[in-house]
Amino acid sequence: MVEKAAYVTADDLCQRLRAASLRPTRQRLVLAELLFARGHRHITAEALHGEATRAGIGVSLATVYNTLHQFTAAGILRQVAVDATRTYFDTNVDAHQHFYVEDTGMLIDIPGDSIAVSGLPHPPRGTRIDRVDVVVRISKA
Amino acid sequence: MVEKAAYVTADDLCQRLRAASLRPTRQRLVLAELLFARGHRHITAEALHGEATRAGIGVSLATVYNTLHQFTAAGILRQVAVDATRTYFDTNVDAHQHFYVEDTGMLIDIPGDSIAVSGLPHPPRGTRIDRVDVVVRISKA
DNA sequence: ATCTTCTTTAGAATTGTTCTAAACTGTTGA
DNA sequence: TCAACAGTTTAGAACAATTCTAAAGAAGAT
Repeated sequence: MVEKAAYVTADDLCQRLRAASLRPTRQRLVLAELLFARGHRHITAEALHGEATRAGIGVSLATVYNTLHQFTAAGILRQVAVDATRTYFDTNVDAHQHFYVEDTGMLIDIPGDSIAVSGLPHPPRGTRIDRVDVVVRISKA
Repeated sequence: MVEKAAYVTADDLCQRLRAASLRPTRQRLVLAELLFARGHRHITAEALHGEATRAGIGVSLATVYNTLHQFTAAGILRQVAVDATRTYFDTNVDAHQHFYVEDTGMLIDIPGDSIAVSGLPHPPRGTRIDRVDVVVRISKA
């Protein structure tokens, strides 16, 4: 496995990990590969664990959670809150928004440059805006 | 308890329940009172259960959950997803958005008429937009 | 090699929420 | 008024997702 990583090489991944002062361990590399090697994705911890396991790679669920959080802290992953029951991690950390298909629980990207939010009031005194999240909830017509 | 319900009388609440074909039971009236008698609020199931209990009124946690969901289905309450760890219920069901204070977990309303989202792409074929949620994440400056 | 520090992991623990089945209450109609 | 049914409540078990624990296992520096 791990060949055909079109845009992201194993070296790239190592670099990214080191940049975040995370040792490039077997587990982290495997997970990074699954996450970043082939375009952007929205995935849950359980699902990623499933993929790794199915790929015949032993990674514990705890490690998947650890890794996802470390990647998030490092800014190479982002958490998306749309539904109380599951937490999605998004490999696209650029400004963009989402459609959320309520029937299936699927997320679809909305490019950041197509959407604009205007008329935001000032945030309360002593706070600053970290991010503006837009979730467009859709369902079968 | 239950006096001083400035804007919402017990009768009002009964009406609202009946309108949703929910029997006006003691428990539902108590919870409705806590939720609606004094302006809008954002609250979690656990917190509401705590309030009821502290007020000396016996309501089980299961009933609180049941009631919150029934009220949501009836359209007199709305669920807000901002954080994977807790589910907030909002007594304001009109179009509006939220600031989410990440440090404290508190929600602050943004009036619906101040904010506007433009540039939304068409939703995928066969789906329709249910709602557009905007969450402005803020934290201590 | 050795040591130190960082990682991983199995499994237990926690948290928030839902389910279950039995007891209870509101409503309706005789 | 009261029986009878359908709708409600509840304690506690069950669940799902996530976090914690502490012990064993790798990485990196010397």
